[in-house]
Amino acid sequence: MAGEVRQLDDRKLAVLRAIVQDYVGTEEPVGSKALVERHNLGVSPATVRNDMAALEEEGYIHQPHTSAGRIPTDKGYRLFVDKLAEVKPMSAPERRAIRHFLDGAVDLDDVVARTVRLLAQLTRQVAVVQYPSLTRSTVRHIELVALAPAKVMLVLITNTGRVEQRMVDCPGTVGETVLADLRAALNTRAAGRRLPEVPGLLEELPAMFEQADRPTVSTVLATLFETLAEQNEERIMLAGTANLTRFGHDFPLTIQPVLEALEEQVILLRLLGETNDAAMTVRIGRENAYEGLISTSVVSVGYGSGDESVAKLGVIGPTRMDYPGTMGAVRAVARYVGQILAES
Amino acid sequence: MAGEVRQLDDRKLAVLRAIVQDYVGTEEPVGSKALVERHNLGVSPATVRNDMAALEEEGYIHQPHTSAGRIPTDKGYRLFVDKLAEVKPMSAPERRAIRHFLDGAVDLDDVVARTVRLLAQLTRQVAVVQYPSLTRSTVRHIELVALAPAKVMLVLITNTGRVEQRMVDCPGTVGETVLADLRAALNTRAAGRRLPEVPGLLEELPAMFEQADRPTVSTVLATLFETLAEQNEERIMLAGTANLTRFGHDFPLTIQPVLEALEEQVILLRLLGETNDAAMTVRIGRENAYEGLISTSVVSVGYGSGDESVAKLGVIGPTRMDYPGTMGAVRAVARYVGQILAES
DNA sequence: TTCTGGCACTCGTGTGTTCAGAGTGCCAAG
DNA sequence: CTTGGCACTCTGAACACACGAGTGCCAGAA
Repeated sequence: MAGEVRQLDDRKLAVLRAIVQDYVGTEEPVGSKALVERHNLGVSPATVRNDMAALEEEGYIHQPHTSAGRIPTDKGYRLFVDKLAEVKPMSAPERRAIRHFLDGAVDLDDVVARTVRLLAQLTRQVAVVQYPSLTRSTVRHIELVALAPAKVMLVLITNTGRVEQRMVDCPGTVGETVLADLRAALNTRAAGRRLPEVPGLLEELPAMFEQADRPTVSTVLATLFETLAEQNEERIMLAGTANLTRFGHDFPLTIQPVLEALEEQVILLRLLGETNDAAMTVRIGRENAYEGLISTSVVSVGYGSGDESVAKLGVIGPTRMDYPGTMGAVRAVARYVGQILAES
Repeated sequence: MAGEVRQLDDRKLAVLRAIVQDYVGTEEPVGSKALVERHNLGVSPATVRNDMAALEEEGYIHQPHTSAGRIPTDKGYRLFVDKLAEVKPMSAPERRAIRHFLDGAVDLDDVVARTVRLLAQLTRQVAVVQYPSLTRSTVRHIELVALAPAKVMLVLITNTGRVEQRMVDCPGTVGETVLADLRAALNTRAAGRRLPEVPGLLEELPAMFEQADRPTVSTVLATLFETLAEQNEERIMLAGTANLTRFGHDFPLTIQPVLEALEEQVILLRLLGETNDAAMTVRIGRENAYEGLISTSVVSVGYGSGDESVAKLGVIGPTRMDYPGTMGAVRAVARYVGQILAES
């Protein structure tokens, strides 16, 4: 008896899988007859129809109108991704191509730029790559440059190669020796430390300088802390928006809301922010919080130079997307970017 | 007789102007009757028809099909822009809003980001802003930072606030005093100079150092020259692509080729590169070299911190655009960005 | 029970036709 | 040179209609 039930369920799942695959391929609602023709489920269309009715009853598929085929719902895609799909690994030549393409990068900007283009090409969708985040990275070096008697430039270099600079207007003239002392003190304490730790390590620093220099030291420190804390400076790079036009049919009205969402860095950051660090995250249709993206799916994953993730990257496409292929590409690219970052 | 001819021509021009204005407004081919109704040219539709026939004969307007109204050709828009249109100045509240919006910027990135968003909103089209170019700007400061015994970071700061950094792998260990001497020498010679001049000013620099240090000096100089010369590092920021969808009708097939063109920094740079520094440039339809943009027009102008232009900005939209309004917005924004840059 | 073939029914899509309206070109008269 | 009149053209909307893909249901077979 249990065996019977399982058997039934298995076939329903097979039907759902077949529907998703066909619909992704043909872009048209898929009917019972076409299904039995293309996949060799060993049953008749009538049987499949019964299964389809059950699947529809449970909300996995849906009919645009009577006498049309079925299309998967968000819930259907979700089940497909969770239970029915296997991430499709990249082929050896593809992996070589990825490696080769990323190896040519000369600096961090270039790595990110190449990654995002590669991902867009590979998946033929919209790709998003977040710059390695300041929060997770460590200080490689802090530099102070006197540009004018009371004007100092502060440069922060992280282990991921990211460079942030800020102008500091000091309360008074800054002596070269004070600057040198401060520079040395900063680097001794902060180098190699994670960015969020740094403020704590520099607390008694002003006390080490002469009374007269303390305002300057404090001002510089304040700017440094600001730079460290500035989460909103997180940057994102985008590519492949033109690919959206390939999916005219998939967007109920127009692609406009999607394009609008893609222009809002804040939205993209939040989108990637919802990614689990380790595992790949797939957000399907209405699972996305943002209204403009309810007919898209987002596949994202963290990447990092070592074993832990310093930033995230992903792909945005219509809910009707090739999930196994997209997930494979995203995973592979994330892995290789991680390697590249670790090497540099 | 000559007076007669001029009279005729004036009316034809008026008709063309009216056609352009109406078509831009209504998005539909405009016929003789509607024309006399909306504009008070003191003549009958029949007369206007004759003029239209003449205008069509000369290639300024064009009929989609018999028994349809006329629409301007690229040549017609060209004439309109050159002879018939006056740049529409921004209103006082608009100018205040621009000023206010740009004043909040905290650094160069922010200035560019705000500018491009502002321009996109103001014109409701796609806006492009080029970062102040390295070529035209001057050196404010050059900094050298030892990161490891044989690894030096080179930082170049320009008067426009732009910062470029490069890692330099030196042939051997670099002494701190050599680095200090080199830093001093570089800044003495290069500070305040235009970037392209700099290499010429540093030619005999290696000769001033001890034999042992010359390889290091040369390596650093080589990297510096590379950075200076790297035209292709010119960056561009884009906003308002979602506005393209408002013009579905204006793009023969899809907006895809336009989106593709917009993703190619190289193409955008070339596009802006064709701008005259001083005057505003308008490229209409097929005047654009790039195939993907033949149904768009580009309005661009240089902007700069002083009296001369250090970079360019512009707007891309359908050929059917409000030229006077767009040109007014572009000019106003360019002017204010210039002021902001001059102040900082 | 579960599957299957048959059958009636639904409904979107594509096609053909018609019709009104907008717009034109031309011509003869003012 | 301008104008009113007129015949002509062409698009786009509205409508009818047939086709076909697809469904749901039911009775009978495994």
